[in-house]
Amino acid sequence: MTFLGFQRIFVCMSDTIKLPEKYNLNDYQCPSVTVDILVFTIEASELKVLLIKRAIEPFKDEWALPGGFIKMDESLEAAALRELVQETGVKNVYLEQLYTFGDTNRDPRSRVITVAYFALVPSAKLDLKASTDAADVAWFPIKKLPKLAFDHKKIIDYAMNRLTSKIEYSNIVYGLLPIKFRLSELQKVYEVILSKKMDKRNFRKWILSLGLLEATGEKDTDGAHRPAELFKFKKREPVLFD
Amino acid sequence: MTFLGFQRIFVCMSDTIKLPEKYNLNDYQCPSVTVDILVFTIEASELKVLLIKRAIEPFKDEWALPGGFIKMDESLEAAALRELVQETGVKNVYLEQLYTFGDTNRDPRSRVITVAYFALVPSAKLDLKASTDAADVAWFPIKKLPKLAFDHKKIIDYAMNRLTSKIEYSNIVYGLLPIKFRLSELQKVYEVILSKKMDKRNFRKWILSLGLLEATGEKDTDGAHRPAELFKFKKREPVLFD
DNA sequence: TGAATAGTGTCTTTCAGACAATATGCC
DNA sequence: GGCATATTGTCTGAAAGACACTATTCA
Repeated sequence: MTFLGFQRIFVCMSDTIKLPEKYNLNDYQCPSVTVDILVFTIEASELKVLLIKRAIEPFKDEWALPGGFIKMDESLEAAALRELVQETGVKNVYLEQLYTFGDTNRDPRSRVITVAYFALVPSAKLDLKASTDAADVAWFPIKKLPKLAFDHKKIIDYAMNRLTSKIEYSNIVYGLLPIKFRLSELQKVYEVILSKKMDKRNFRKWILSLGLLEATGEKDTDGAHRPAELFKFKKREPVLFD
Repeated sequence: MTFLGFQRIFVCMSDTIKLPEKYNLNDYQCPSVTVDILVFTIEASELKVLLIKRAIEPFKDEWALPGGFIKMDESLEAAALRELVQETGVKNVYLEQLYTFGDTNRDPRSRVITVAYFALVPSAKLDLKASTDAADVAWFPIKKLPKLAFDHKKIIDYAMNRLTSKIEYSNIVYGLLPIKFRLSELQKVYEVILSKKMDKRNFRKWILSLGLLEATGEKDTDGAHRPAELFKFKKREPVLFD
């Protein structure tokens, strides 16, 4: 049996632990660990994900999820947040660990384990150009994805499963909306993510019965029609129900 | 912006990529990656988890989840399965990735990221003595846990959340039962995991309406009372519903 | 006054939960 | 016949789903 830590003195490099004399790099390789991040937003009635075009081999010129190596002194979540800020400049967004992908051959060069996170950002916060030095960063509709590098298609599929199920028993859609919003906007978010039309009356009955929203009293006028009341989430932090 | 892979040649050790001349271990450390596994079973009407007593520092003589380092040529799931077989000798059990814990200080010696998996094993399959060379391996009722090493208490709490919610919308309890079982046994599993008594008629109505079970036609006689019909899951693989 | 979106209520069906009596086999 | 567990159905309340008309503002 392998006790946790039993092999560690031989395998892991630590400041406080002496390596054996005959230490050899090839004998005691450890995998690289990256964080990949799926940034979702809703724009023009479509769910979109942020991709970057790779500048180097492998998969040069193909699109991939943004990501990078974790640093030794930052937590996984901190690494994900760092990537997120680098790519989008946004803070205070919904961020959740998705899954860890660790097949041995998922990177053709070496063993790379990636911890995938997904983030939900309101479309208003988008300002890619200002926050990144990369030319080839773009939003892709989830239904019109290009060919993707590595196993990133699989990761996106996994994220879509999580997202579509989780909006039905949590308030995480707050991450895709501004502070104040019309109920019709909220409904649109559900419709886009679930790819189905919903009945307005039933939707409003349902969402209001959850008690997560409160009316602000403000009205939003944006055209030649009756203005809508603006609502907001009581809590902009994860709440599960059901 | 950091492209995925951009730093890799400097950080990761690969057979095919040359390291820079001035390579220095401390500059380019990478974290260790372990797999920890939570093995759950139900025995004597209690939900129990398998723990091992640590033989070395840190946390010497404290209880911990079984786990170990991943090998460079095995997937995460393969590593979890390897640990599972080492500890319990069982195969063909339900196994699911739980979460990846990567706080910088979770191991006092060095940076260790752990990918936690949980397994569900039927109590009949238990045969610890025969399959392990460690004296200090034991099942602990989830409600009477000892002090735990590292952040393993947090990991167990996380697993309990997953387990209690997931049995309500999936068939994963098949992992805790033998092939054929009485409905009263199945109900007991739910009651133990959810820590609540259920109504027999409502439970049977619910579980049968899911269409996941089929009657085997066999009866099980185990005492001075009416024998029970034995049921089995149509599929012993994960099925989600709702 | 026409166009465009906001806002609202009823009916039906389905599902969850409370609740108790009979059936069968073994001793 | 006594004991222990197995098996079965009804009623009620809550929630989900189908469905259509009126309200308000601006051009």
